Amino acid sequence: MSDIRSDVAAAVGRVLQEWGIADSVDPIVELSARPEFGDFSTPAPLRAARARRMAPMAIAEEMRERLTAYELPSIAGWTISSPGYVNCHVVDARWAPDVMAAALSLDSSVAVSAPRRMVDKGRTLVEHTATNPNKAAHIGHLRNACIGDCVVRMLRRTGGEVEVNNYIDDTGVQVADVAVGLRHLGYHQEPNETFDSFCSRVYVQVGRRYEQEPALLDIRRQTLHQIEAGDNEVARFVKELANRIVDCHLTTMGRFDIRYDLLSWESDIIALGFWRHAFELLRAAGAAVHVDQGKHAGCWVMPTDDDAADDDDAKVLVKSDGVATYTAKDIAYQLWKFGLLGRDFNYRRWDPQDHSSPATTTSAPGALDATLYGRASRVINVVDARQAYPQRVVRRALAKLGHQLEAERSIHLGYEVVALSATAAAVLGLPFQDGKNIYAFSGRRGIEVRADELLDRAVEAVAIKARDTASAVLLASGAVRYYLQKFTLNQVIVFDFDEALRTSGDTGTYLMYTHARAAGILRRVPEERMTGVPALHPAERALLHAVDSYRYALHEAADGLSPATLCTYTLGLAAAFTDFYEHTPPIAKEQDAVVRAFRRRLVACAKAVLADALHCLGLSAPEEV
RNA sequence: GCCCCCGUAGCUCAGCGGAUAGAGCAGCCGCCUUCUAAGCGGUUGGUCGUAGGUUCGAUUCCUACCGGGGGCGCCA
Repeated sequence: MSDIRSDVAAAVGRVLQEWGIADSVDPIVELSARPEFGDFSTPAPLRAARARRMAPMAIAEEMRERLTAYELPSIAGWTISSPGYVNCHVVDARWAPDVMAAALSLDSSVAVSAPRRMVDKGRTLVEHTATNPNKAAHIGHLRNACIGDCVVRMLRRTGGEVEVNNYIDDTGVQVADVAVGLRHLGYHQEPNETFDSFCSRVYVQVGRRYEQEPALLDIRRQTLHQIEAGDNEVARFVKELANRIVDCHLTTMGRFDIRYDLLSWESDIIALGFWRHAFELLRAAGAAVHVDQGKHAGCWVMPTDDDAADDDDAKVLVKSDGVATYTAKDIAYQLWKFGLLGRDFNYRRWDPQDHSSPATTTSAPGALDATLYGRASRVINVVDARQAYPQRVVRRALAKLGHQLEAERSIHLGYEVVALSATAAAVLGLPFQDGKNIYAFSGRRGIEVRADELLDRAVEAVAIKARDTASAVLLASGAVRYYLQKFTLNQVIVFDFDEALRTSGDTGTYLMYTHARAAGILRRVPEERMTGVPALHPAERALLHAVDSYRYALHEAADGLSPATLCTYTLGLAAAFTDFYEHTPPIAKEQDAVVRAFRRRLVACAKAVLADALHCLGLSAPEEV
């Protein structure tokens, strides 16, 4: 398909070629910053200033003359503007039909492609969520899952092969704590309490009991040992507990349309000897060494890269009691992800009755083909920024084992935490602290906003105007997702109920409403077979540009693993559509058949692209609200 | 002490070397017998933390400092 923006870039490249500076200057073509400048602009003359030792405006003028001489059929004219841009105006009758045809041919089964964008070959494995299976998921876990899921959707939409893992740490102290509470302290689930929020409550109470009755810590220790040993009543109890909580988590995330290909269990990593095997590899490579003295005496550690004699900064892999650390198991798991461990899990369907349920690892022989999982060429771990150090250790372990390429392709997609605003803290009953405007959540102390609870409140917030309950749930889920995805990853989200539940402005609700509005127009105005392009209203031109930009925006967001980038684009698209809607007369009333058909088609384009973008964001695209 | 992130309008945030720094919220003034007002128009509001440096050009890159958050476990 012809693509005017690419044609312009090629023409600019040709000029640079003629000047002999094509190697040093990119033929970048971007949307003009303002409509007055034109449709597309290139800053190439600015970049060429050094190489050609000329004033940018003089270069721009020379480039304009050459470009004009090429007589591109789709370009109506070239201008220059300070400080050194060359701009073009497109021939609407050629450009608009191209843009619209591309938008209307969007097909969910065909990847969205963009010029000069290469998609990763091979499988990308994304790990996200990884909520401890001992309590209800809270808003911090939800941010993780939303980021991960959106990245997965964007990678898939741009043609990537992606496997989604959710890591279940079912052998750690957190599960043990709840097991201690349930088995020894006689807590009971309230009639209207879900199992996971019951466990959240127990977790908090057990934490308090530890402080009052240190003897309980012995019970925890015994519990942990029995979990580690496996094949005993305690281990089975914990496994069942974790299973039930995982079901709750899958249900919670399912409400946000977040799903997984594989649940990978830490207990299976232990049971199947993944760590033992990884440990052998690390020792053979000198990446795990035994320490005889100093603060790490009796441990196996991974030395730092600088060979200091007393290496106190080394990372402990095996504690002096012989138990592997979390990071150690993570190394084994990372090796498995790349297919470098030489071992496989066994796999079966999580819910054998439900074919759409994710697969799960199992230590017992499973029914699913092992080659379907792992064996990735790139691994993205969605883990909050506080864990940057252990993530670096995992990457370094791969490098030390000689897997330099895989180390480079081990990506820690870090993001900052969700914290509480002063007003949200007050709502949760935290005491006010003078001069403090950010308060930390604490699941341990019960200071948290549960994901389900937030969604319930969001449903209430939209219910007044929503058509029915089902519609309200879709809107609420999308609203919450958008709120958690619109912040850039390295921005702490200072959570605020009013801000999260707002339904106007820069919100998911507005985006979904805009889609429904476009759908409403299409229902009212019959489709016509006319293809003329009338003189464009500025709002129509702006909307066409927004529609045309989708493929670039999606690829930029996918390449940058940045949900926020796609959020910003989508808001701009919705705003452009609304602007068009508000500033052009109703289509149904339009007398001119060409104008009527054109505008209806433009609405269809905007709706198609909006739906596509919403899908990548994990928001629904409702026909009506 | 070392490392990472943040500091842009009253508030919450976009802006990954270029044109007059943009949104949303809050405030003020308007617009629902016209395709969905969860919307729109207008308006108020900025020495882009501070000081240097690199560059034709810096909110953007570098250095130092100031302020805020986080990390540097034989926790996970």
